[in-house]
Amino acid sequence: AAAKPRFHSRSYANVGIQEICEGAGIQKGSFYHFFPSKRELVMAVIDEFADEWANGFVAEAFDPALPPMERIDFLIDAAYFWQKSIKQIHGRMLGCLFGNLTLEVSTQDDILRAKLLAIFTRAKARFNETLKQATAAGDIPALDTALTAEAMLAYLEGVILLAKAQNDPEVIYRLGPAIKSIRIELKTT
Amino acid sequence: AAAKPRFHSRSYANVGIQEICEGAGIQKGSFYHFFPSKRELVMAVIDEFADEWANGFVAEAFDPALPPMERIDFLIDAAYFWQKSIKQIHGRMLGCLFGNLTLEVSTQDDILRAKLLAIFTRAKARFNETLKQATAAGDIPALDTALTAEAMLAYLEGVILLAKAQNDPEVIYRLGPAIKSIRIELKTT
DNA sequence: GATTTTCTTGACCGAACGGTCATCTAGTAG
DNA sequence: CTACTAGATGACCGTTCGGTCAAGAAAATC
Repeated sequence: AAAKPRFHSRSYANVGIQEICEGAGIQKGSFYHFFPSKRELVMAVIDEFADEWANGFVAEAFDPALPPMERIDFLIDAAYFWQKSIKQIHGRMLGCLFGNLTLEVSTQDDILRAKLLAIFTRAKARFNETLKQATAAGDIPALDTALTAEAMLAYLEGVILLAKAQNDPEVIYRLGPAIKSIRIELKTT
Repeated sequence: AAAKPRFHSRSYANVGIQEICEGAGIQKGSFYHFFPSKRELVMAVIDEFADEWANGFVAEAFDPALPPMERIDFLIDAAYFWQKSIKQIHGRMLGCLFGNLTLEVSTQDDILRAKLLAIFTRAKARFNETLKQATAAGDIPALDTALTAEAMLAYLEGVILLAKAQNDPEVIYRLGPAIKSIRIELKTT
């Protein structure tokens, strides 16, 4: 719990075990009784974050009761309001923990990279499911749902990146809705 | 020159002055004769990188002789081949230095954040210029060129992020071309 | 040739890094 | 009451961090 906001608001390398232990009111020796390494800690943080997310507003956004494409609107909205509230509290836009960590560590640690990739793969699957239902219902013309899902995820991460560069969640508000314009056509063989 | 590939392939925090000096065959004292701080070094690296980029294949891609929308195809292609060649040499996809640094440092250093934001702003301007010409020529229906340009840049960064997560430049090849499907309509007031 | 400025050197600073370990405490099981 | 174990402690490991500095070497200026 002490590590989570620190990794989210700064970076993997910039947060030390010492500081986390101080934040938790714990001795370093105690920490290493439960976690074999810093890497295991950040993995646990990733898991916690992913669960929180999945059971939080992501679960709300991907509500099967909603029309498929509205779920995507809902998700963008949720991302926007979330980042906005973080900024109000923290003074800064922190962006996406998974995206942050991916760009920082994925050239240096394949195990962490695999962990983060798994998160993205799950997210992609949710987009894909939604797109499949949208095409099945005839809400949108047929397209390559798997690729479009991945493209939408990429766009979301990119929008959050640009918003972080400007320290301004309004970027998400402005650019986010265009996620629905992204289309990758079915490959005609 | 010694710092550039290191910051690109790892991260700001993970590369030390010591190591850079060793790579350059230089004493640390000499380094600090020319650079007042690590931050100034990375700023210089950012500038160098940006110049290289702007005068390299970005200049080629945004060739005014090409039809506007083809320039965007060209840029995606260039990004793909560049990352692919980096992977062949280095064994890893390194992604975009600016994106990497943005997510790592922009919550911790507003000066660096401003520097990186300026790079993105320039890139956005090139997209915008291209879109303006495309709409003027009637190649694509009218749209909000400024916002769409920003969205396209976001998408490009997002695609590179996902490609890095998979350590696979083919992601850029698969998802990249969809950049042209992104549209943000003009606000009807 | 002398002086001044630019650059280089290598030792050094305190602080922080990730991680270890012997020792002690507290709880639990028999 | 004893034995075992899970947990907590705080000192400690070697290494690296960004950055400093007095002294010397090399270039450029006069």
